[in-house]
Amino acid sequence: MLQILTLVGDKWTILVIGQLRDRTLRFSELHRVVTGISQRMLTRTLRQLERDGLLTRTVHPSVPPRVEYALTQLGTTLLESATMLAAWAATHRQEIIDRRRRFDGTC
Amino acid sequence: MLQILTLVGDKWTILVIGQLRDRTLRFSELHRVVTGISQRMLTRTLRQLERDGLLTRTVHPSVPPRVEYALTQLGTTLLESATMLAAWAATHRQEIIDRRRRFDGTC
DNA sequence: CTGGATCCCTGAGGATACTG
DNA sequence: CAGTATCCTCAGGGATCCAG
Repeated sequence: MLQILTLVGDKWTILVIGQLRDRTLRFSELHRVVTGISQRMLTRTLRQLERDGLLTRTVHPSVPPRVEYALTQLGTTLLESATMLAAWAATHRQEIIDRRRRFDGTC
Repeated sequence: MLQILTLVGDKWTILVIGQLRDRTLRFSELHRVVTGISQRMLTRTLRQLERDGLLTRTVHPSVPPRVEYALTQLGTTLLESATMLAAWAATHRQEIIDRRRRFDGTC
C-alpha cells in the first residue's frame, strides 16, 4: 500500500499522466511540457509507469526514432484522482506559500 | 507548484489527513493508526502540515501531556482528493503488483 | 531523437536513545 | 505522552557525456 501510494502520489507521475490526458506524446514533447523534469527522471518515471501498466510505450522504427507514450485503461482510471490533486495544488498554491511565510515569521 | 504537489502527494500527508477525517487524534493515536510511519516522520509530517495550515496542533497542559491534531478548513478541502487517491491505490494495489511481476519476468 | 551510463550531492527516512 | 537528538543508509534527482 505504501509503495503504491508512493507511486501514484509522486509529482512526476501526476504531471506526466496529466499531460497524456487526451493525446499521446513523444519523449521530447513530454520533456518540454512537464516543467522542471530532467531527462533522467522522465525516463525513469516513464519506465515505471509502463512497468506498472499505467501507460504504453510504442516505438516507431524510423529515423530519427519516434517513441510515443499513451495512457492505458488503468492509467485513465488514475487520471481523475490525479487531476483533482493537481488542481487542488494549483488552487491553494499561493495560500500555502503565504501561510509558510507567516508561520516562519512568528517563530 | 512542484513543491505543493510534493506536499499533497506525499504518502504520509495523505495517510495522516485521511485518519483525521472525522475526529481529532492524539500523537500516539496517529502513530498507531498510520501504518509504518516512524515517530520521526510523524513529527515532521505534522509540523509541516501545521505550518502549511492543513491542520491545527492543540496542546492541553496536563500530565501526561495531551496534544491533539485536527484538520483545518483548508485541510478538509484536500481530504476529498487525497481520499480518492488513497482509494485508487487500495483498489489497484494487487493489479499493479501483478503487472510488476509479469513485467520483470518478461525482461 | 530517445534514451543509457556515470558521477555526485542532498534530503528522505529508519533506529535508537534521551527529555520535559 | 510527545516529542528531540543523533547516527546511518539509501533513493531522489541534477549534470554530463555517450550511443543507436
